[in-house]
Amino acid sequence: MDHQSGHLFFDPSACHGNMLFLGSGGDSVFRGQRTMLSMEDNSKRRPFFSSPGDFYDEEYYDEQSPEKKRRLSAEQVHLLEKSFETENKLEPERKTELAKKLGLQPRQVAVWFQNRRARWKTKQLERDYDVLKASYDSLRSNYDSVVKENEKLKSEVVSLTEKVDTKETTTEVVPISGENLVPPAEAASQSVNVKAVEDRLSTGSVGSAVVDDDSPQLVDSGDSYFPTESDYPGEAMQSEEDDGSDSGQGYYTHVFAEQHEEEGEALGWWVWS
DNA sequence: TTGTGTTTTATTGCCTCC
DNA sequence: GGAGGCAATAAAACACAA
Repeated sequence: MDHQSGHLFFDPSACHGNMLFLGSGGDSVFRGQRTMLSMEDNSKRRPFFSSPGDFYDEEYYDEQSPEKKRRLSAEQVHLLEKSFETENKLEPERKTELAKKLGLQPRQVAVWFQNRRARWKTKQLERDYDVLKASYDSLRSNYDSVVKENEKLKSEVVSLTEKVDTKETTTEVVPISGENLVPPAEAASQSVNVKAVEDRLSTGSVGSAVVDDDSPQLVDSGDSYFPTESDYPGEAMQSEEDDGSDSGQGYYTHVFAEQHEEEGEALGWWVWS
């Protein structure tokens, strides 16, 4: 008889106090014990009762220190796992049935399920954390890109503004008052020149005197650095209140998707399992 | 062999539901 | 109020490096 399967789930010596192992001879605990003898052979592990008779084996009994926990056998765990996969909650009938089948106390089965649910929850939290972290990392990287782009655009604005200023200062502006008042006809002519520059600036027309052909074109004169809806026809500009239940295709995603596509990256937006 | 960290089994106390 | 669930915790069993 193989006593080396290493898992004993019942310790008769522990039947005292408020411990719930067994109060009596341990009827159901021993049921099915013989079917659990084909566990892995692990000589490092200690023997367990192979039959109810062993329970009364004083020689063995004396070796056991009181209140020792016993691990469930691999077969018991396997069955419990299978049962857990089916349903992670335990109705009373199922608990009794499983307990009988495994030769355990119903309480032990209940405790096992309790602990198993706790382990599952922990794992689930870990998974959720990983998903959230991936999502955060992606957002963070996108945010950094936007900040960079923002800085770049700002410096462009500064450089263009400087160009405009240079143009304006080279244009002779007529003083409104002073000794050197110009004749009305001449003043009108100068005023037209200035206005023409302003007009070109405001319309952003091609061939502007300010914007060189080979310079980056500032297309939009609005306040925002971001395009309007017309820039991406047919795409909704998403607000922050969106619940994320759609594909999340706002401007940011559009831009970032393009950006990441160029970099050969796959965007993992809100990939919930 | 031993020290240490992890896993598993079990208890306790509190909470919710019927 | 009893049953069952969960969180926190204890403690035994186990794994593993030094």
